[in-house]
Amino acid sequence: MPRIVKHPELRREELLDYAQALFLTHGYDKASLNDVIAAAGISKGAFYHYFPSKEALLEALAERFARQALAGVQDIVADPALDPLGRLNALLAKSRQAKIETAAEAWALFETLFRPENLVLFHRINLAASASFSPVLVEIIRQGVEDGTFRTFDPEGVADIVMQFGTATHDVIAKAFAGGRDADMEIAIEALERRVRLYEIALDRILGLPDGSIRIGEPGYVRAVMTAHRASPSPSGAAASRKSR
Amino acid sequence: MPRIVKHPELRREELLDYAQALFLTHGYDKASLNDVIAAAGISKGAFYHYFPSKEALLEALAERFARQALAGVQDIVADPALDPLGRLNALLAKSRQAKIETAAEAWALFETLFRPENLVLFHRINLAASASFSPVLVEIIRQGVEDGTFRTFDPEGVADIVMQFGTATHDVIAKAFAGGRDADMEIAIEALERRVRLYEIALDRILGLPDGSIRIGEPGYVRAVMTAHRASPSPSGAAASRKSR
DNA sequence: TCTATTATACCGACCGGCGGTCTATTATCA
DNA sequence: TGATAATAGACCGCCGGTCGGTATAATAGA
Repeated sequence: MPRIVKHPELRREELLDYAQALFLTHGYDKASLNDVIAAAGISKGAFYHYFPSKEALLEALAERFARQALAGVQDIVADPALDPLGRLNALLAKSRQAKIETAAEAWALFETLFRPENLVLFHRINLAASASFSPVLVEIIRQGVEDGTFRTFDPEGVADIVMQFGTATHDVIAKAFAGGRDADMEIAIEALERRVRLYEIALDRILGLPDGSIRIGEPGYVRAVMTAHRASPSPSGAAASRKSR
Repeated sequence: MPRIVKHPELRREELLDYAQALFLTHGYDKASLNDVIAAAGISKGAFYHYFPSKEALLEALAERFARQALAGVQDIVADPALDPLGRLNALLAKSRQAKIETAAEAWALFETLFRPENLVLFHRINLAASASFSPVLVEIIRQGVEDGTFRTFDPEGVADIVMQFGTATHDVIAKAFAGGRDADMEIAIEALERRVRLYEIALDRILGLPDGSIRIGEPGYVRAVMTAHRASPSPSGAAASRKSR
């Protein structure tokens, strides 16, 4: 095989890209290292030059995800014009907006991310994301408590709950699609909208705010996300399905 | 090797027992099937006579866990003397009590159950347990809503939150010990007690109850659980640590 | 009650493929 | 030109899983 030398950073990113694609389509366990290096067109030796193990590759991937996600909300975090409630709502809105905008693309991601074989991958990403976001949320809540907007004795705990709600929402969405034949779609949408409203009120009350202060989903948000999926061109199901193990 | 025939049900339970021990000590991934069958003293063929795959073994184990857990609260569920709030609190109390009683033993379990290599195992157990408990919780909450004790428009959602809080508490406990040197213990205990109080109030408010209605941890509960661990005889750390892979 | 037969529990050699190691070779650049 | 980073790929031990076969238990026929 001809030897191809690339800039190390490029090669590393490339490896992460191929790994991401394969992990998402086949799952972390089922996608073998050989698959990854075959896709990337490199040798075993080259791979182990960049990562000490398959596990480390997963870790790096999770970190990249988290880094990108955090970068996406940096403007909100830094915006001096926002008060704590505004900042919190802006953060929630941003993640909501991000979901809608990338809906078609994101569905492929979400749908695969919640398949059981992707548990490990998802958990790592979530862990890394939590580690990034938690301090941000804690700080916002703490400021809110200081200036009297929020009332709670445990900002860290509330931050945890916010993130729990976030992943729980994903979970509900995933379940909706997992079992979801077209007919169930309406039911799923309604269940999800109810759930989002519940989380809003729950957060309002946990933070000692009047009901309606926290906005997670604007009207129609859920439907927008859920139907964006169906609207996408749909690559006519007949995707290759090798791999049995 | 001599051929030993046992009653199938006994053999199956035995297999689950050995698998449980090995999965917990080494993790689902790291504990190999060969380890399990060696511990159980049977052949590959015998194993595959009982379970179609290693995965199925995990599934069966999770189901057994969930079944046992559900059986433990059956009396509360069936008690006609309890009103919805009482039943919910009794359920929470039961799980609390169970934790204290089995504290020494449970620590070994919890501590291992939250090690990262046990993610998969834990998630399966949690999934199975949720599937069992969710309907029970939903029914209690629905009754509470009917008789006016609780006020919420989404009993399923609230049930989910209750269970989320449950696993989140475990998570916090696990983290406390994971990083916890003896000195940090006090801090961990306080953090956990604060968290438990937060969850209580959160549930009160989500359910439209006066603060203080829901009781997750009675005073000293957290400390009791956390210190029971240290009090236990502690098998002098030098446990064998084969396995490197 | 003593077989013949069948169903079930069990055995263990074997397989492809896995993650990971190692030595050798080639490109890069001070 | 020599050192070092980057790449190649044969190789290793072990993994989960398969398969043809054997011993035991259960059942039926005489």
